[in-house]
Amino acid sequence: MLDSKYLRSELTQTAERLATRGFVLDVAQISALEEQRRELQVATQELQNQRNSKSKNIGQAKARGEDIAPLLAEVEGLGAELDAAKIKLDAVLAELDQIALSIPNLPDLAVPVGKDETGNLEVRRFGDIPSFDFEPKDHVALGEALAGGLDFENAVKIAGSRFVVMKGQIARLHRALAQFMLDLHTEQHGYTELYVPYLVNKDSLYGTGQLPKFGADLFHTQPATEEGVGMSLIPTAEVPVTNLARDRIFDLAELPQKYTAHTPCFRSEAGSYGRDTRGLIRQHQFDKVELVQLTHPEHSMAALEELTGHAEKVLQLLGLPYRVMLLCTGDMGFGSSKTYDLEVWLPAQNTFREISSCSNMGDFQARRMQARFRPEEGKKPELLHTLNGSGLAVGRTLVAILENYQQADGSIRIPAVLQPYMGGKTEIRA
RNA sequence: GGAGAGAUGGCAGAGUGGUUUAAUGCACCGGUCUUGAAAACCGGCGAGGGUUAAUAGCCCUUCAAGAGUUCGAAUCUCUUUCUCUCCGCCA
Repeated sequence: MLDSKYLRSELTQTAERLATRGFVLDVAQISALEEQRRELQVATQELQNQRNSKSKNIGQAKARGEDIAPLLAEVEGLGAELDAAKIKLDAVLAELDQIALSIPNLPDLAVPVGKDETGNLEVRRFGDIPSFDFEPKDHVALGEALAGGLDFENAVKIAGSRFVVMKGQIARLHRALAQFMLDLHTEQHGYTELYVPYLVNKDSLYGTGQLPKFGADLFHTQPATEEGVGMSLIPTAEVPVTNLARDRIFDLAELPQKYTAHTPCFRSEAGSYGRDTRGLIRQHQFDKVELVQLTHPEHSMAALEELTGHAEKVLQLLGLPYRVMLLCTGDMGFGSSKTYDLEVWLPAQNTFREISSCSNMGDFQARRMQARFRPEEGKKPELLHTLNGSGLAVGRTLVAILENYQQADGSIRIPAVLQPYMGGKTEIRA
């Protein structure tokens, strides 16, 4: 959510910046509503003021034992007038609120302007793309061959498409990856590990920006009506972890807060039918190790570089080739002001695929959540900045390991850093 | 799931329809005093919003949340959420 005062005073400029990400801001509608809002709010508050002072007079007159009948006559009709004013004001406020919640974040001025993913900028690359003296298989073929380690057929029977059953050494490798990532971030990068709810309430989803616009991307325990009191399965640990800061005021010394959590993520993948239907790339349920930082506003951009580096470190230690993309205005997520995507090399597809997305949300989520810090004892609290990134998506990392570390006979070498988590084994074979 | 109790400012804790503009204490901030500190004393001290050039004034909202009664609600009524105690069930 953008600052309403800023939105009001810099309406044209805001519309221009939002246009770079393909969002059309209805300037005329907002100005008209703002004008109504101002008039109605002033009028309503004036009526409230009258009611308060007159009621107080009645109380004092009564205490003195005076006749209050004339005073009561004075306030007659005031209540009805006030109710009417309130109803009008509430309607306008609700409309403005709905608009405000639907406006995406302003892109940072350093973000390249572009229409879609073709406008993204490659920032750097790491690692050499492996060459094979045989035709590399994709992870589905490799996983199914390894004693049915990746079992999509049974997943369909149990749940449906876009689910998987993992078995044996593949299941263990999947677990090893998550453990390795958590240990790295907690022991080397200074994050505190969290275990969080996988079902969250509506307030949390509004806080991080999934609602009101993206309810269709989530699984809900009740129909996704706005008034529904049901819970929703988390699409990312960003939701429960970032919402720890909701309605909180941190001391300056408490910042930055750095959290990591390994959770399953659930996405309905609405609108993606037909895309990535094969394999683990796009699932309804997948595991992710998430990184979240709550920072002072002045430090959030530096924190984004740092957090992205923490995610990169995972790929580096696993020896997986990747590139870092700076997303353009048109390809960024709803709440982000600046985003880096990490894309890992997948030999079977002969291309880079997204494996992590690291974003500085600025004060966008903090304003929705009222997540604040006190810059100085006795001073007013200010909004903090929130950041999050995948460190990494576990399923896609598994895909990358299988494909990049495959050998001619279909066996998989295990990267050295994972071997302690795999009982000392150096490779997986059927 | 059943029975009961409860939810007030950073914390503790008064307040059961109108001098409550939420008492008091602790914590915190400023000042006086002091070589300095402590103590004592004096003053200040929640959050959100509107108006405004204003971080000045003035005003509105806020005592878990929502709805209601009333000229007036922390206080009365209803609903919801959460917490605690006991019982049941359970990993």
